[in-house]
Formats: sequence, structure tokens, C-alpha cells
Amino acid sequence: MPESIWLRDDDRPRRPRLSRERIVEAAVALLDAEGAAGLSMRALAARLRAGTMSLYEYVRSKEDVLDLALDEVIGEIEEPPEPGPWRDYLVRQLTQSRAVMRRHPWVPALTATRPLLGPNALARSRPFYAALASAGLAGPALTAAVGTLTSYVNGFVAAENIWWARIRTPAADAELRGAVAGHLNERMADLARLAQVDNGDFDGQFLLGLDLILDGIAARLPPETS
Amino acid sequence: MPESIWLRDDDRPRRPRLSRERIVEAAVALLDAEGAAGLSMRALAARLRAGTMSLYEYVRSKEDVLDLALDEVIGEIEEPPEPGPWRDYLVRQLTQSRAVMRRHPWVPALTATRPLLGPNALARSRPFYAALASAGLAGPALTAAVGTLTSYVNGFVAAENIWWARIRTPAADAELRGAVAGHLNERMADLARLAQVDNGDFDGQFLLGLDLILDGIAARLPPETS
DNA sequence: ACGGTTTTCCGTACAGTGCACGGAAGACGG
DNA sequence: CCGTCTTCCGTGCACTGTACGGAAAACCGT
Repeated sequence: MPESIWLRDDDRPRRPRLSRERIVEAAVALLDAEGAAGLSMRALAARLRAGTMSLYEYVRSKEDVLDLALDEVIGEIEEPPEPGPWRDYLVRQLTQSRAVMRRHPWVPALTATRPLLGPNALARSRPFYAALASAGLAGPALTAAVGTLTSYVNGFVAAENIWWARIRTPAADAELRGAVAGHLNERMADLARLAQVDNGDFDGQFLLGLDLILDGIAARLPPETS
Repeated sequence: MPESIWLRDDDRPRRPRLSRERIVEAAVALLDAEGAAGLSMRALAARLRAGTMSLYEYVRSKEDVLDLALDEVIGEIEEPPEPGPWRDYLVRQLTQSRAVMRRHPWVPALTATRPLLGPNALARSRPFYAALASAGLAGPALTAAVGTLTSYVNGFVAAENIWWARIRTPAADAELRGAVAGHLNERMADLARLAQVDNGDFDGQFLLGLDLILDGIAARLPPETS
């Protein structure tokens, strides 16, 4: 009777220290903390207290890590149980997408680089198509509507994040804002006057643009029923 | 009378071999040929037959090169002499933006990273604001409309380029298309059925989405005159 | 014609990157 | 007790951006 269970340390009966899940979790944390430039395989391994090359047991390349991290945070968008009216549903869903991309500012630039084929990305786009299909869209109009909306959200948050990235302190904010304003006023004052509302009301701007697109979609719906 | 002009080789009275212009020109060519990953300061210098560190006489960092290259290709969008009706103008201008981003596929991912403050970018956005302003928009609605349109174009072409990047040969195209279709059908057949129009009609999709947004904008215009 | 200053060019060096290779250490099935 | 297989990872290579400092050339004032 060798080593009774009660005496044995059975915490790791056959447990690898690393795993894909642990790696992508650490990768997301690292990306959030240091940005895309801060993610190196060495830094990632260090954060997991592992040797660099150990990661390659679970992942073929750094690209894989990025793909996995991306799909991971896409999973943070929760799927709603009840569909409800299509327009409310889309606003809610896309607002949430934006929130995720703000929590993880490295996301928009990454999506511009790689196709989104991960399980979470697919799971999230399904009800999205379904909502617009139930509203009456089909065929090219349907895919165009979906494409327009996702392109808009990605593009908007990408632009937004550029500005957020360059300000951490209010002082830096004021200085940057001043420098840009000076730059603009100096070389095209009329444009600066037209676009004077480029103060930081990103929330309002986001919803405004979204409504614009949704109005365009609504106008294209078959003039049907309820 | 030393060295008459006619005998002197005055081709280079004080001509540095390098210049910012030559550097950004080479950078654009290199980016077009090799993609963003292929642009290294060493490769860039080699293409100019210069030492690597010579570049730093004209540019503070690689980031500078990217900013300059980006603004350079934005300059390829020609400014139209006659404004004309706002809607036609916007469609023409944005179609041209898309064409530029297709010629230089590295552009959309770059724009997602940095602010566009170069002279060409500013010069191009001015008539853009002006067109929508002349249509009757002002204040937040104006900036929202501009933001929506540019976000859409960026996002659309970014997504589009992802697919173009992965196919060079028709064989690769067919294989990729098959793999993706299989992947989709396997794990969510209904979605695949809804989105069956994801064949390569990017042109049509682009204009469809654009019309969507423009309809939304038109609906928001003050119900005024001619 | 000449000394000094400024501009251009760039070789070297350093810290950092992704990852190929091959070995070690341990868990497992026979 | 002996292979085999999985996990871990040290070393090494080719490559990156760029700090530093020196060489050479072009310019200017005398």
C-alpha cells in the first residue's frame, strides 16, 4: 500500500503546467497591459514562469497566439437570450462590441489583419445575420448590411482608440489637443471650424453614426407588417 | 575664369544622395512589394543603395517612415475640380479611396494604428466636410456623417484585403474558399446559408453598403430646397 | 588657397525579436 | 525494468530598430 491518497500530493496527477487556455489568458492580459508591441513570446513565457520555447508545444507561432487572443476577447460579447426587435438588438450588440474593443484597445488594429474564423467570432455573427434576416433582408442586401455595420464599428473604435492611446494623463490630453488644434488651425482654419465638435464625445458620435446606418437599412426593408 | 559652367558637371551643386522624398518613395514601393512585414530599415536602405543609418539623417524613426508613406499614398487620391452634387461627389471620392487602398493593401491596417494628420490627409478631408456641409449638415451630425463614411471605407477595405492577401493564384483561391466553406458548413450551416453571397463581389457589396449610409444621411438632411 | 564649421554618410555595436533544433526529465504502458 | 511519448526548455541563428561616434565631403569667411 504505497503512499495512501491522503498522504500523496495528488494535485497534479497528470497536469501539464501549461495549456492553451493559460497561454491565451496570459496573452490577453499582456496585450491589455503593454499593447501589441509589448507582446513577445519571451515576455509571454516569463509571465507564465515558463521557458520561451515551452509555448511552442501548444501553439505553432506567435500568429496563432494572436488569433486565439482575438477570438478569446470576442467571446466576451455576451449572446442575448431574447432576440427582441432587430434594431434594439443590433444597437445593444454593437455597443457591447465597442465596449470590448475599448477594454482591449489592441483589437481593432488586429482585426484589420486577419480573418475572423474562430468559434466565438462565428457564434457572435450568427444571431447578427439572423436578426437582419428576420427583419426582412436577404441575399446581397443582407451581407452588405452586416458588412457595413461591422466595418463601421471596427473603423470607429480603431480611430477612437488612437486618441485614447495617446493620452494617459489629463495634462497630456490637453497638450495633445492643443497641438492638434494648432496644427489644424494653422493649415486649414475652415476645416477646423467645420469640425469643431471633435471634442471627446465619442459615445454620442458612435450612436449617431450607428443610427445613420440603421436608418439606411430600415429604408431598404420590404414595407411589410408588424 | 575657373571651370566654365559648360565644362563643369553641375548636376549636383549641393545634392545629397538621399532625401525624404526618395525615402518615402522607396518605402511605398517596398511596402507594395513585400507588405508591412517586409519593410525594415535595412531593406529600405539597401533598395536605395545606402547605408542603413543614413536614413536616420532624414527621418527620426521607422514610425516616421510609416507616417510619411501613408500620407504619400493618400495623396494619390485626386481632388476633383468641380464639386457637383454631394452624393455623386462622395461616391466618386470614396470609390477612389478604396482603389488606392487596394493598390496599397498595407494602408487600412496602418490607418488603424496612427492619426492621419499629414498634409495630404488634411487636404483630402477638407472638401469632404465641405460637401456634406453644403448638403445641409452641421455640428455633431456632420462629424458623425464623415466619421461613419471613413470608418466604413477603412473597415470594408481592410476586410477585403485580408482575403485578397491570402490568394495569389486561382488554385490557392479555390482551396481557401473551400476550406472556409467547409469550416463554416461544418460548424454552423444555417449561417453559411444566410451568407451565401460571400463570393467575391466586393465591388457590388461596397457600393451597396455605401448607398445604405448615404440613404441614412439623406434622410437626416433638412428638407430644404434644390 | 586655406582653416573651420556643417552636413551627409555609414560601420559598429547592443539589446531585443521569432523560432528551429535537439536534448533532458518525467509519466506512462508493457 | 525498459522503451515510448509527452512536456519542458537552453542554445543558437538570422534578423530587427537605433544610439553612438567617426570619416568624408561641401560650404563659408578670410
